[in-house]
Amino acid sequence: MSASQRIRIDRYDPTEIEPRWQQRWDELGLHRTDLSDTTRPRYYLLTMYPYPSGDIHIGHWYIKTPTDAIARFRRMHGDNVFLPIGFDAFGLPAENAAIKNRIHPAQWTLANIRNMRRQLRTMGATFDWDHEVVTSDPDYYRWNQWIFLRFLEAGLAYRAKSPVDWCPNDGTLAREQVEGADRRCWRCGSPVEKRELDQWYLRITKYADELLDFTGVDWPEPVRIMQTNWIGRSEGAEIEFTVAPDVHHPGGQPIRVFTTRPDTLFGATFMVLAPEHPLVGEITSPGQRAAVDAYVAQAGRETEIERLSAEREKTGVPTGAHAINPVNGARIPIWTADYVLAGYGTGAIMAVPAHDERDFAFAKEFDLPIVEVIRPDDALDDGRPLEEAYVSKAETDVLVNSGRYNGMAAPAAFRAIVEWLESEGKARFAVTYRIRDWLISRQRYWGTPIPVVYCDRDGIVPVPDRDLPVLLPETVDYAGSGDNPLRRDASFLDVACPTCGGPARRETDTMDTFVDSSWYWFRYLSPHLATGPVDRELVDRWTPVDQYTGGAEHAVMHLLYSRFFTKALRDIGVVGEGEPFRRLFNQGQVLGADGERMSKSRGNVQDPDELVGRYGADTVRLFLMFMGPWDQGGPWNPTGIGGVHRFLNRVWTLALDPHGSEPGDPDAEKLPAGLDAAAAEKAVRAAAHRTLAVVSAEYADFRFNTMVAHLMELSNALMRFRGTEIAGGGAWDEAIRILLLVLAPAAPHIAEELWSRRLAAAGAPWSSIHRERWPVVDAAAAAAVEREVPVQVNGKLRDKVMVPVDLSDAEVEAVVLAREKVVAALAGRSPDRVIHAGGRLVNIVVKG
RNA sequence: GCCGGGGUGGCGGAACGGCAGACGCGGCCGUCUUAAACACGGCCGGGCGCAAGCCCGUGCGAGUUCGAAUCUCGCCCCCGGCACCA
Repeated sequence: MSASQRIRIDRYDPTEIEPRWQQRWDELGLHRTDLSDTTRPRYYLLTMYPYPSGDIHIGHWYIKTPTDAIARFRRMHGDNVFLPIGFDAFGLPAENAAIKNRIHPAQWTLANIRNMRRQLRTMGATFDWDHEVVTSDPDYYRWNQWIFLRFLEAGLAYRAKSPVDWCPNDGTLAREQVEGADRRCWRCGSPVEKRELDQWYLRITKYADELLDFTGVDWPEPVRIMQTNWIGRSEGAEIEFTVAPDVHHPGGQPIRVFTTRPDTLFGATFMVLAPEHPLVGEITSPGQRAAVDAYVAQAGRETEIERLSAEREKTGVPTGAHAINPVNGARIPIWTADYVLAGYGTGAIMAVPAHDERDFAFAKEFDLPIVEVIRPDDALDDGRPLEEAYVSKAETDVLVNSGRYNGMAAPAAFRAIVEWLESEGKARFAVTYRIRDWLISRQRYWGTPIPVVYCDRDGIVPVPDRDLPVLLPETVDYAGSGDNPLRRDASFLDVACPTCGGPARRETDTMDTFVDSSWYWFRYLSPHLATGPVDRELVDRWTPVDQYTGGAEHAVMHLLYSRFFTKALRDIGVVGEGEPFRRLFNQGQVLGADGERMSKSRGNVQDPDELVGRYGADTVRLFLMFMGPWDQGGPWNPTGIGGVHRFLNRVWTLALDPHGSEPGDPDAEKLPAGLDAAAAEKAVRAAAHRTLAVVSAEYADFRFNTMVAHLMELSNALMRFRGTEIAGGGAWDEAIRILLLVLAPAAPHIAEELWSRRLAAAGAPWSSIHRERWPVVDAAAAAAVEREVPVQVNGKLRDKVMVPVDLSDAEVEAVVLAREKVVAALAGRSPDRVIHAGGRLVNIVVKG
């Protein structure tokens, strides 16, 4: 009989259900957001837009399907949810494909986008496609150009020459994209070189201090720490040494150094200039000239790889010149060495080997004097030389060998010394940052053209707004090389100067694609607006973004640039607020089965289409949520997916066939031991409402793995009552209703299908489950009548007792102490103390 | 080296001061089936024991606590980021 019952209901067939509902939702406009609706609370839910590499892989699903679950969950709470999607469509892979396959980057990109749109739809996600943004579209990138011009006017964009990391293979700047200890290009893996080039920069350093302030944003601590370290604010002083006169020259040139430890000034026993420092050539003595020139030349020529092969061994040469230490007039030698960086601080340091590890190593290497000037207050001078640098920030440290500052606490000496030198005009308090301005120039075709022209008469001339966008030429000739084809394209290059009308040529550099992603969420609100980059009214109503989700690999660059852009756009009046994303959640990354990052070249990419074809989108969505905590990620292992599929099958069975019993279940049609029908119904309601309570909290906290586990528990509990006299009754029906409603955000298709069948069976008109309100917990139903009390003796579990929930601690204690096992464990001793842990547990403490 | 995250059954993981191992995978046993698959039921951290039960157990070592996977200190290992930033 059971076999015939089992075939009576339809099988769960996701391949039939899922496309049908996806189409229905489209018609219904479930995904469309009325941005002008102010009657409901807004919820701007942003997920990082994908790069159109061609295929959606399981990693995209891992990021995007839980985000869709959040959207559906918020909608069921009455929020007006905006969940847009778009494509980060500029970038190098399109050009590499173009060179390799002789296809236009735009064609390659658009074909990929078409394919990815189709694949994204199979997720059953409620993206608002009407607001799609494609950054390679002139309607988008013209506003990159417009923003650039405003930044130029505001002094936030400028051009400067500087040494930059250059990838000889890609023929492009590799600056932020240099990876690993041996400094290789992240795209092609070849070692990068340094080149001196004219480049466009955005003045992010102007916002360094504001970017350190995270008040008002709810971001993960690790991301805030990473950004803080990246900005790298150091407080200290700039101090002026002077070149000492000697037989070769009169001296007197100032050498400014930055130090975070002016209190160690008396311990400065030499100075070091970066090889690129302008004074190196000037002060070098004739005797050292050859050695210094050779060293400087070598430092400039050597690639980072060669420099690192020397592995931390300090190198350098003396210039032969000396400097005067302003605090004590000491004559100290000036060296040049590559461990001092030209781009940080002033490109010169005072070396205090006793209290800096690098200076210590250098002094040891070249046998330079080491003078101890800081000591813990309780340490005595044992006269022995230091074995390593004493680097301490202890408040109690005191100065020694420092003239009239001897015995002063280090923090006080810090201030006193700088104030003294300041009065002499030789120092000032100063702050230095690790962060550099953002270099946005890229020597590539497939990006936003930087809208300036170069005129022999007028110099650098911004393209007037009326001439925007500066379009990329439609034909592109790579001539089989990695060079920027714009440099050879006369139709693009030659232009009349907007100021004088004379011959001029266009800038051929295009913008870093991080520019595109630094404001795209504003554009989502009005993707087709022709009069400006953003609709200010919508921006004010809908931003900051309520929730941003994306991978942790963007913790610094994308997220920092986006914060910078938002602040800069605020300052030029385009938007109203200074933070882009109120809440941020970083998912982990799904790796290949081999534990490596998924990539086509490694051949470890999991294609979701195949899994969707076999199990359906709901199973894949649910499995990705079930795998583990969302912020954790991990190697892809599909072994457990069958378990999730079985769970959905069970939900199907429970909803459609409550009365059937399974073959092989010896207890079928019998209520579990000790329960009558009323107690069984009570237990079912309790299970449903408790599940509802915990699952609601888990959705809100993005704890999807335990959310799925709790739904499985509910289905297992219901399974025990299937085929019994209460199956299909009122309590059962309520439990199924709750199960379907809370399952709906995560597995939207099956929930919708079962919901519609319930409505049909009840003769009710159809309406979507995704427009239902989230169910309300019935606290009375969820409440238990009995609870289990674990009993410990001296912290070891000895017994468990069922007691009525309303028993007082004293009453529980009486019950517990009478238990046979407890008596045995006490062995005649009387309790010393009895601890009631908030009603959760009893611990009896005895001595002896 | 510095910063961040993490080490729990055969596996993914749960618990994050109070019953370690929820939920799932996998394995074993069973029911159904001519059979297999599906489905359903039971068991599965280790040791001792016929059993009741006892002992051990959350990378290692100490500490705090009535009680520690959880807090503190020291150490080891893995992953990610930064990498001579004065």
